[in-house]
Amino acid sequence: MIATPAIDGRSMLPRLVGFQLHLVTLRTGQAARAALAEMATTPAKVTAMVYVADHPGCDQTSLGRYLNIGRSAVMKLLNTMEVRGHVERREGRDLRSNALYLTEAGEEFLGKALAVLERSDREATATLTEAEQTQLLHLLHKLQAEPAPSSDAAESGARAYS
Amino acid sequence: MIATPAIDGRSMLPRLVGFQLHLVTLRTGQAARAALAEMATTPAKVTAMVYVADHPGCDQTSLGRYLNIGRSAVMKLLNTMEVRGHVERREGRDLRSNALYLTEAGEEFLGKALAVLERSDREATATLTEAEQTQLLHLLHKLQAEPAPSSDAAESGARAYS
DNA sequence: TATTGTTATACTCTATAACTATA
DNA sequence: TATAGTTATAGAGTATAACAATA
Repeated sequence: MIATPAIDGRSMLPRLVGFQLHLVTLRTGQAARAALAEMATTPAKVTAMVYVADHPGCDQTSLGRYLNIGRSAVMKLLNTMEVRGHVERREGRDLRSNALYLTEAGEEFLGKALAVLERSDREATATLTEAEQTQLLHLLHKLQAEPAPSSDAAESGARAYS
Repeated sequence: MIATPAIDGRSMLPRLVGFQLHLVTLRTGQAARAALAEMATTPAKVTAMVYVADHPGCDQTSLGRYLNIGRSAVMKLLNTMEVRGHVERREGRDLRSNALYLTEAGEEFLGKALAVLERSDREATATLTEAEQTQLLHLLHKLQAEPAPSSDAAESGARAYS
């Protein structure tokens, strides 16, 4: 345990990992959003496509859980992407659930989007050395390694940082 | 330069710092938002209060720039916080600009909010050792160290990640 | 002319609640 | 009863475009 300074606001703030993540993401997110705007897409849509690509045949509920949004919010997202021909809803394991797949056009689109993000990312991380970037990625991956012990986070009034 | 794998989507994704930041913030942000909900506030409001606390007498435009939102969006935010008695608009350096200050109640409220965030943060970073947390904070601070070379990001269609 | 704050309006995203059909 | 998807509605947050006052 590190001796934490008095909680008078200012002094303890720089120690809050979540808050610093918030601040950094405010910048990188803005840059990424601007970069993706030329493709008429958003980070959320790209995130969804990546998840579907990594989990072919997944259902909408699990996608929503991944994106931290409810089932109904998934609908609009998927409807848009389906109209664009980027994702397909096929028959799922049940007669009630859908199985999600990226179309060929979706795969191609995702590739381009990631290339755009890669350029944006290079600028955003320009202040870090190659080693530091690797280090940061390692820590971020490790931070994601927890399965969250309990409760139903999704659809219980949860929204992402803003 | 590290040899980057083919851009086929899946394989290069884990290398994108911005994307991993996005994913991590999706989780920590949700936790923080849930924790702050009991105080009827949001990460954005806390961020604003922290900025005002750190920059007493700042104007609304600079606050908006910090939060990555336009002037009009700052209005609603400040109006709410002013009604709650957490922030004050006093006479600024100009007759047109306002000088923002945290009230005493605002200071107290911010202290409580940060205490709540600190608890939430401890859970979110439980998978990291103390040393790793310090390391991560260092990297995040360094990532913020760039002043952004050009252009007017704010009020040009910018929104934070979602 | 440019800037600061302001207001009104529209759009995007999401939650909530209800409904259908499966299980 | 519980779950997956769906739909309609409402709310939060933000952008856009205007305007007034000041620089």
